[in-house]
Amino acid sequence: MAGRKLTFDREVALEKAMDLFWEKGYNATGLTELLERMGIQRQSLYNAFGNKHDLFLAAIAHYGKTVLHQVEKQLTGQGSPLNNIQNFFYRTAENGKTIRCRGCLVVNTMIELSPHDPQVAAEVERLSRQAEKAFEQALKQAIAAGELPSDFDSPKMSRYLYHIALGLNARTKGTPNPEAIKETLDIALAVLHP
Amino acid sequence: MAGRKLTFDREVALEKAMDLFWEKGYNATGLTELLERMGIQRQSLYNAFGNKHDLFLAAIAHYGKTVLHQVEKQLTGQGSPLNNIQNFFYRTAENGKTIRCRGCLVVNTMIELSPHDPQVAAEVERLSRQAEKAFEQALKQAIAAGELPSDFDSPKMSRYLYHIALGLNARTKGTPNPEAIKETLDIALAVLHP
DNA sequence: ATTTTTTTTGACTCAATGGTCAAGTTAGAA
DNA sequence: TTCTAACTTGACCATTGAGTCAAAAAAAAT
Repeated sequence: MAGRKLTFDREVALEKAMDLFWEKGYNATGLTELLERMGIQRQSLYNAFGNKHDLFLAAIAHYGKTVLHQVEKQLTGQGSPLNNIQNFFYRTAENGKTIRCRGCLVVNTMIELSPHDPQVAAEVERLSRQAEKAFEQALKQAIAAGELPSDFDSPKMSRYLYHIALGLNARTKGTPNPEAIKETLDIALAVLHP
Repeated sequence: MAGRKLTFDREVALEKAMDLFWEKGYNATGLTELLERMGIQRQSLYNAFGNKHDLFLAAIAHYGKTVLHQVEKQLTGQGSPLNNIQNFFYRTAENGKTIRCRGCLVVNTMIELSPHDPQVAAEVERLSRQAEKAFEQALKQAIAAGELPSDFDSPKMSRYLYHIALGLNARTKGTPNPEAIKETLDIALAVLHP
């Protein structure tokens, strides 16, 4: 019951790690680069986070608590639920303009690690459900607001929207062409105007 | 000018390399593992393919000439064009049942390397266009066959189908749940019954 | 102020990485 | 048959990978 306090902010360091993993993926990110970016010493990392793999697990969990949580708020916040959903998609498409678009950490990880890493796969699964739920919540709000018919199948449709979001994030990493993507979204989101 | 002939079949070796990259991605695949799988010696690889990066470039090009070409034939071959398109999607969804689903090498690469590797990005872009074109071809055939109205916008719709395919491949790697995916495809492909 | 617990620091380990070298072998051409 | 360009072999190299160790430093708690 004593001891020194951490000189660095654990959350801040974790966020930096998340950013780097987000940019480069798990395998392409080296310890040295990670330490540099996090601004901490080697042993500090191992004390605070275990090892690289555990750190990654913490990083994607952090992604859920911050980035995905922000998306949830965006989707289920003030204003027209339907507009919120559409804005989310069109705004994400705009992100493609950014140099070095990072896409979505969950999607990136799903593809890089899920098939070979059960632990990561489980967390990715959790986060995916979280995203789906956010869509479902928004759809339910839209029904409640009378923007969608009361027999609108929101669970099924939330999985559909999630599917569209996956494709969107892949596309913004590959060939970020906001114009073409917008056209596609127009088609994909037509289901929201039944 | 004389010299010995290659004792191994270059195409076969390349195919093996492609398979491994497809399963594990670029960064997670080591030279040693690659050589083992290809059944050739280290220097032979460097003679025949240059280096790891060049080999990868060759591997994804090979993917275009074999796997994607097969898909093209599937899409634009005998039978109802519309059925061909739908079958492609539903069959891909079924692949999720396979243990260790590899998804699509182009999608995997797009996400792992495109943002940081212009050479790879260019090839991925080429292959993506190739896939889009295949969809467009099939849609045109469907129009010609009277299965779609003559004012159906096939270029735009081919990009949309490509988008759906991206999401599909991501999903089969993450949470391969063919049932849920089929439901999503029902929604996504409703545009083919205008 | 002393003890105790923790963090920090930087040197260190060791396996694996991609890539190279030079000697040995093979086969097409003269 | 000889020459020689090309392929094969296995040893080799430098670098980097993740992860460890032990000593030094710092701050709570007694």
